Amino acid sequence: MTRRTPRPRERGIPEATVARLPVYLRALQSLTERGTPTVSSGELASIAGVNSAKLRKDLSHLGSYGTRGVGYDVEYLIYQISRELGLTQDWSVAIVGAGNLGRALANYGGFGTRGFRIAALFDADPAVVGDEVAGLSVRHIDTLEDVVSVEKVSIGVIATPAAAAQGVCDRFVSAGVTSVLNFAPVVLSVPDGVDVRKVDLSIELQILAFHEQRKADGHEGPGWIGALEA
Amino acid sequence: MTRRTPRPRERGIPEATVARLPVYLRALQSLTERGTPTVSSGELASIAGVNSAKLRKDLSHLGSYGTRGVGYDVEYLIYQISRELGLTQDWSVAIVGAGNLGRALANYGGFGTRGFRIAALFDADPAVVGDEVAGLSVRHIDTLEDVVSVEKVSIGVIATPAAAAQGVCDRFVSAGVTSVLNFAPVVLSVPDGVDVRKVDLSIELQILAFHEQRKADGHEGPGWIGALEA
DNA sequence: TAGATTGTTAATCGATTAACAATC
DNA sequence: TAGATTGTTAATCGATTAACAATC
Repeated sequence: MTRRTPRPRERGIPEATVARLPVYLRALQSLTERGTPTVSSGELASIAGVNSAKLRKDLSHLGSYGTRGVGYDVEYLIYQISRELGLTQDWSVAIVGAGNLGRALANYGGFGTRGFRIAALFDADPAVVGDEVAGLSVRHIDTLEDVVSVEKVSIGVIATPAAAAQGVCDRFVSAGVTSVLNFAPVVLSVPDGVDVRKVDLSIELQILAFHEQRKADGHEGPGWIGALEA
Repeated sequence: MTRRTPRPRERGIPEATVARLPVYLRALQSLTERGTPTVSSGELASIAGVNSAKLRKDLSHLGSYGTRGVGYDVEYLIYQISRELGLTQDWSVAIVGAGNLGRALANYGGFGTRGFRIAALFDADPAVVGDEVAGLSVRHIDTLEDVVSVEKVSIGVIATPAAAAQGVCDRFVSAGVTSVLNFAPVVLSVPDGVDVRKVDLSIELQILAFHEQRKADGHEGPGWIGALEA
């Protein structure tokens, strides 16, 4: 016998939708700045750079927050998306690596109107420890565990050279951090239950190079997929 | 009567595959450093952090470069993937914005064993123009068009504040650049035929926050769907 | 009421994966 | 030959999109 429970109101938003919610949020914030009180799915989709059917489908996963014939109330939708993303609370972020990249990240002030607080910036180099960056004093990496615990850090950002990244990640994880954002060019291995996201300059460039090459090739075959046989 | 041509050897590699090729390439390069001559799909997949069926499927889009019962020749596969990605030629890259981020990018030396050359670094601030960064002298943004043309820049990187990004993008595009990597938190609008990729710290943090919140919630519903890409 | 726009359905498309025949 | 591993098939799953009934 297969179980056939009646499906408990399908929670769980598709990953692809989660990844777009921040984009919608940013678009909505720009509308607030312009003082726009209400927006249709078509307008919002166009600002966010997506198809309007997709936008409506995405929002429908959160609930029914629009008004037929009218559109969406900008402030209200900002609130609902923020809540869904968990931005109505503050998350403590720690950055390891106080090189140019770490400093750039620490100085990246406006995290889409808050939700995040840079609690600490670490480095292994004694010559850098103590530097003032974005109002923080760079701490020595040896204090990572203490700081994570005291500051209740829940997101760790790795901005170190590749060779150091896995070690830093392990320390984050054993200190209890369960979300990691990795800028180092390595695949991190982490236990189940820890989320890792990766940002990699060289991968992005290589993907662009692939398409650039295709453009130069003179488009043999279904080069730009879709262009033809439409 | 429907046409029934025999299908001309299906060119066109799926986007999802293209995005993973750089990851395989990096894994293979680490194997070369260790002097490993041959690798199976299972081993390579594990290093790259993907499923081995997916890896074999991805590679099958490039051709048939493995040996049954043996595996893949590391050097040969590096060459084939590099060729497919267009890394057997050199691409000129220009970066706009010589703040911490721009400097971090310019200093990011090893682009997965080359394929890219940082041809120029621009800034609008006269106080910064002339600074030496990664062996380059920072140029004034007004010279962008000239430099793009002389240096044959094909990839433009935007590391400016949000407000400046669209303007810089427009200048890149009208100077003939058809691939843009954008680090500014805005949706760029570009004509057809121009590829834009976007890297956005605050979006990455927001996605992590969403999952972090779910963990804290006590896992109602299908909480952490497959942790991440793995 | 007439016009506009949402929320949802259903079709389609693309991506993932297990399984296995081919073959080294 | 026996063992190993690829390349491919086919099933499944998830994401996109057009279309439209519901409804403001």
